[in-house]
Amino acid sequence: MYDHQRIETKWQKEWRDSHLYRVGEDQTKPKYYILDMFPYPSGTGLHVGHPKGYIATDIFARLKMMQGFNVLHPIGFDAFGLPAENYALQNKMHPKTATDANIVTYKRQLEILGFTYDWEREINTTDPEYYKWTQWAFLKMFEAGLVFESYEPINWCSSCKTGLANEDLEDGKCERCGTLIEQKPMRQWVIKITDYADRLLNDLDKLPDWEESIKEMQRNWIGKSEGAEINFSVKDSELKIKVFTTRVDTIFGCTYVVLAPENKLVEEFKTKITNWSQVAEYIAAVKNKTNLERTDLNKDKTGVKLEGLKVINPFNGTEVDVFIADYVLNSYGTGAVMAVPAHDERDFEFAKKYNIEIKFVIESKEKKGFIYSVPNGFSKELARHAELNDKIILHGQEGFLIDSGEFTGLDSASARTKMVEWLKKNNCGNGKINYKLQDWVFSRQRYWGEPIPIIHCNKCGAVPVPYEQLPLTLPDVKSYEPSGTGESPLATISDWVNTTCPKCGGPAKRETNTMPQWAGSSWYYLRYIDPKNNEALVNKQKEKYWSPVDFYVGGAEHATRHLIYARFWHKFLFDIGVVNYEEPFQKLKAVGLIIGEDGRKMSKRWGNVINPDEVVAKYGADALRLYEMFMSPFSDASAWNTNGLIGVRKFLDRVYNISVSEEIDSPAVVNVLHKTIKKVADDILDFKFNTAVSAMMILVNTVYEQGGKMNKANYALLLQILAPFAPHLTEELWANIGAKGSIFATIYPAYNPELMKDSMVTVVVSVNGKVRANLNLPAGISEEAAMTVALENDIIKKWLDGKTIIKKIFVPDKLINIVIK
RNA sequence: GCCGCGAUGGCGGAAUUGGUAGACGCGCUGGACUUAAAAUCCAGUUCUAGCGAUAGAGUGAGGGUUCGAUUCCCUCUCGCGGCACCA
Repeated sequence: MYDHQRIETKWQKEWRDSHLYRVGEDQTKPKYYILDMFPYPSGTGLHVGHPKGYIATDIFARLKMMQGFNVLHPIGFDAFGLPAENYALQNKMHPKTATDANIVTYKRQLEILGFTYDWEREINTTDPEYYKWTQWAFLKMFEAGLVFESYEPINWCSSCKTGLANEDLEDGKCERCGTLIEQKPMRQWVIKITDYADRLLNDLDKLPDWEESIKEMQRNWIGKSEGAEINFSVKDSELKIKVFTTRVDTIFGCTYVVLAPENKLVEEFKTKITNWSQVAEYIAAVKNKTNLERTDLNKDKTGVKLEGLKVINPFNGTEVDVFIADYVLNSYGTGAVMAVPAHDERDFEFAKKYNIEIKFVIESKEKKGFIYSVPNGFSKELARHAELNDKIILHGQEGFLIDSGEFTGLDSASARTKMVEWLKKNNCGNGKINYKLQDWVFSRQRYWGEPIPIIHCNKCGAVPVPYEQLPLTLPDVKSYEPSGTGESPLATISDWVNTTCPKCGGPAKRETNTMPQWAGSSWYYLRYIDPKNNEALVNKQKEKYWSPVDFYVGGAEHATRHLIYARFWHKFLFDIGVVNYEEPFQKLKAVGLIIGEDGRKMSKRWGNVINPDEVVAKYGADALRLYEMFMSPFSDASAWNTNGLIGVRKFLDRVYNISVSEEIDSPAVVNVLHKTIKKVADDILDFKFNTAVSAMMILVNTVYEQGGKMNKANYALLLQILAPFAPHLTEELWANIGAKGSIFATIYPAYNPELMKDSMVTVVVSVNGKVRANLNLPAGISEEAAMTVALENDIIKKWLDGKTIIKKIFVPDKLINIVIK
C-alpha cells in the first residue's frame, strides 16, 4: 500500500510552486481549449458525482499536453442567482458572504483532486470586474434593439417572489423550489432571443460533434413550425381575426374559430357580443387557473361561444361562429385558431361537446374515395353524426383534398403551397413560421444578481447607463429579502435608485431588477481566455488564438437552458464582432450522473451522499479519479460502489509494487504493453475511459503473470500512460525510477506497431456456425494451410464424419466455418 | 400523444465494416500464507445435465436476412430522458 496522503500533498504543492499548469498564447504549439461547465457553489459542498466531468476533462487535458498541445483547461464559479440567495436567506447570511465561503470550500475540494487548472485564470460571475462585461453585453443588445420592456403576464413564482423565463420552469413549477407558477402581468425586461431562433436551430447542423440527444432537445425546445396566417374578417365590421395554422389544406373543413380567452381582440368585440357577462365570467375563471390546471390534457375542453359574432372563411365565404376556449394559448401563434374538427383531435373533442358541425375535407391516401382521415378519438357515434359510417377509419391526417373548391384533388403538401399563394394574392394572409421558443424574460425581482444598467427618465424614457460608468455595482442593502411586490430589494435604497438622466441630466431612477442566473454563464468561457482585461470583454488576438472551445463537457440538464442562452449570446457577440466564430462549443459531451449506493439520487434527504474529502483521505485522489472513470461509460448514470473503488485502488497498489529492473521483459509483456499504449490514448480521446482503465489492468495482470517485474524503460511507458488518470502516484514513481522533471513535461509514448503484432493467433473452427475447436496457428496463415489443419483436427473430423461439406468459409486469422449437410 | 435513447451473468459493464458473447472490476467459492484475522497471492465462477471429457441452452419477446446476428431489417414489450391542448 502506497502512502497516498503523503504523495498527493507533495505533488500538489510541487505543481503549484512550479506553475506547471500556467498557459499563455504559445504560437509554437497547436492550442486545445477543453472546458467544464463551471460549478455553482452551493452550501453543501461537492459530492463525488460533481467532479466526474472534471476528472474526465483533466485526463483529456493531460493527455493533450503530453501530445504537444497548448491546453487551456480553466475553472471558475457561477455564483449569482436564486439558489445562492435562497441559501443565504435560510442561513441568515449576506449572499456575498455565503457565496465567498462556498467558493472557498469548492476550491479546496477541487484542489485535492489534483486538477490541471491554471488558477490565475479563475473567474467569478459575481465579481464586478467580471459582471461589468455581462452588463456591457446587455447594453450592446439594448443598442441593437434586442432588449425591450414588456408588461405582458409572465411566469411568477410566489415562493421565490420573482418572474421567471420559460426555461426556468419544470412541469409548470418553479425549477428551484417546485412552487406552482402563476401568470402575473408585470413590467419586465425581455431579450428577443426569438430573433435568433432560426439560426439557433439551423446551426445545430454545423455541430456534428455534439451529442444528438442534446441537439434534439434544443430542436424540440425551439419548436419551429411552418404554416400560414390567415385573416378571417368579422361580419359587419372592419375587424379581423388572424389565425395561425400548419394545416391550411384543411381550411374548407373549418367550422368555427377559437380565440384564447386572454386575446386582446375579445375586448374589442365587446360591443358586438350579446352574451358578454357569460364571456367575462369565463375569462375570469380561466385567469384563476394555474398553468398546470390549464394544460392538463385529461380535463374536458371548455369554452364559450361569442354570441352575435360571425367570421368569414376567406376561401369559401362561409360564415362560422367564434368561441373563446382555454385550449388555445395566447402565447403561441396569434392566440387564435381556425378549428377543423374533422382533422384535429382537439377541435374534434370540442366540437363534439358543443355539437358543432364536422366537415371532412381530407381523403385517405391509401384508399382513395373511401376512407377519410380523422382525429384519434373518433367514435362510431361521430360517424353517424357525420353520416359517413364505414368510410371512416383512424389514422394520420395527410391525404388528398375533397370538397375544397379549386383545390380539390390536390395532395395536402402541394395544396398548402398553392393556398399560401392564394392568400398572398388575395391579400388575406401569408406563409408564417412560428416557434415555441419564447423571448427571454430577463429581469428578476431579487437582490443577488447583476444590476440591469438602465435608468428610467420621465422625459427620455429608458436610458442605458453610459459604458464608462460600468460596472454598475450591486449596492449593499440592509434587507435583501424579496419584497414580492414586483420590485427588487434594490428599490429600497433611495440614494442608489435616485440618480440623474445621462441624456438630459434631469432627475431619474435606476432600474432595480437584476439579471437572471443564466446571464453570467452565457459567456464565461470567453473570459477565461483573457480574465483580467479592463479594456474589452476579451482581447481580439487572444480570442482568435483560443476560440472556439474545442470540447465542452457538462450535464445534459443544461440542454435547453444554459446551452441555448450561451449559443444565443455568442451569436450576438459574433454579430457585433467580439468573437470570430458563430458557435461557441465545437464538441459537446454529456456527463452521466453518479447516483447513491442505494440507487437513488445522492441527496442529504436519503443520507446516501458520498463526500469526496473522505474518499480522498481514505483511498486517495488517484483512486477516486480512476474509479469514476472505470465505473461505467462516461455518459451513463451509474451507482456508487465503494468496493469498486477499492478494486481500482488495488490496481494502483499493484502498479506501485511492480519490481523494476534492467532485465528484459518477456515478449508477452512487451506485446500487451504496446497494444495498451495505443488503446489507452485512443480511448481517452474517445472518452471511453472505462475500457482504457480495463486495458491498463490487463497489462498489469500480464506483468504479474510473468513474475511481477518489469524492465525500467517499459515501466516508464506504463507510468506515462497511467499518468493522466493517476497524476500523483505516477509523478512519484517517475521520480523514484530516477527520471528527470515532471512526467507531464514528457512526450506521450508512441507504440511500436511491430511489437504489437501477434505471431500466433487463435483460429476458431465452427461447423454449421457452432464453434467446435480452437486452433493455435501462425498469424497470416493462408486459407489452404489453415483449412488443412482444421480438416485434420480430431474433433472436427468427428463432426464431419458421414456428412457432405457444402461450403467452407475462411476469415483470415479469425475463423473457419464449415457448412455440412 | 410526439421525438430520442436503451434492455447482455448475482452486480457495474466489455465485444461494430456481422466472425470464440460475458474482457476488466465487484461479489461469491476454494486454496496458499497466518496462532487467528486483515492484507496479499493463486485457482474457479453465464445457466442446465455430468465425476469428467463433453453436450445442450443463452445477449428483453417473436419473426426475417445470412455459412454465421448482441451487431442488420420488421413487429412487439418494458425502462429512461426530452417535449407536450404549440393549432
